[in-house]
Amino acid sequence: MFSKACEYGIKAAIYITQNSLLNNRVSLKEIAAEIDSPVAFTAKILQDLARNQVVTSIKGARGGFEIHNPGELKLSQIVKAIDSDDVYKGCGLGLVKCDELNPCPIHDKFKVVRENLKEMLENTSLKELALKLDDGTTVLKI
Amino acid sequence: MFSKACEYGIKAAIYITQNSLLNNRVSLKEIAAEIDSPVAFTAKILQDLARNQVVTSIKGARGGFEIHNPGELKLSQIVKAIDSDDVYKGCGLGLVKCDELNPCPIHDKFKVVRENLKEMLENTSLKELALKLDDGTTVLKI
DNA sequence: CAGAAATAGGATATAATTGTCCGATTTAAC
DNA sequence: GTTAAATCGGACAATTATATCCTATTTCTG
Ligand code: FES
Ligand code: FES
Repeated sequence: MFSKACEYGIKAAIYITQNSLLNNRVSLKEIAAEIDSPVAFTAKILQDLARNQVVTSIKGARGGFEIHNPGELKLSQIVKAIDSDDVYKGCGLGLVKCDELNPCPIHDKFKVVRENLKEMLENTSLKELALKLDDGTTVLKI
Repeated sequence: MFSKACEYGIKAAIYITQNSLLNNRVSLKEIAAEIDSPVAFTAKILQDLARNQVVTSIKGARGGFEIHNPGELKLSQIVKAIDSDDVYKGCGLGLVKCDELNPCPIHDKFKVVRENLKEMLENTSLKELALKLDDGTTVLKI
């Protein structure tokens, strides 16, 4: 469904959010350890998310990553930044564009699923996901 | 969502079905032309689908591909054969297994979308998709 | 100011996916 | 039987995704 980069990006963002809600800035190393991802690859993804204003990066000693508006940040913004919005907007059979006027054979049925995914991604905030981590009701790794 | 291989596989299967319903065996070259896919790559995918009893291949002159039970064949069987069933069964954040007892933060919401996709794939037959092609209401390429 | 800790970013390496090529084999048609 | 048309299958090539390494830069701390 999502690329590895996107999976890491979402998990990282949730972990950063969990800590930012406590005014706790976190480092790349800590993030990678907590979400069980390759450190340098995660660095690239976080740079990408920083360029897209999803996370804020602070350089230098005691630097790290923060997220300032986790209540407003939706999963869709992360997916779009990393994977493009094709997964929740594109044609399921890879036609260049999902076009109502020239639909592919699965269009009608696929559209429902895709809209469902789109709604979910657009209505799920980082904050609510981070709160479930606090609960201990969910996990970011094994 | 699906891999290129899977997209080609689905389109090929629909096109073969459309022709098999008319007792019309189709060749690799014709299939690739009709779904706008690379010929040799499509060959590999059809071999795979033949090994998985989705399509029947006939070798030799006047050979080609057929599908014998398009009413019973569901999209899920094609997706599973080519991409594995991870896309409609696996964890959205890439945890090794989607485990109700140790769910990831998006589990509750993602599960709904994924089940929706699963139902769709399991309840959509090649035959019904091929009939929409006959209609002219849908297309397999541009 | 010097040193340490941290991100940024370019270059490179590896793996997976996508795509191509070609000879072997099968089968129909003449 | 010979030939032509077709799939099969192995090897290869190109591209993209994933992952690593190293140096530069920034900034806190002492
Ligand atoms: S055209 Fe394929 S999903 Fe809309
Ligand atoms: S554990 Fe991630 S979707 Fe179920």
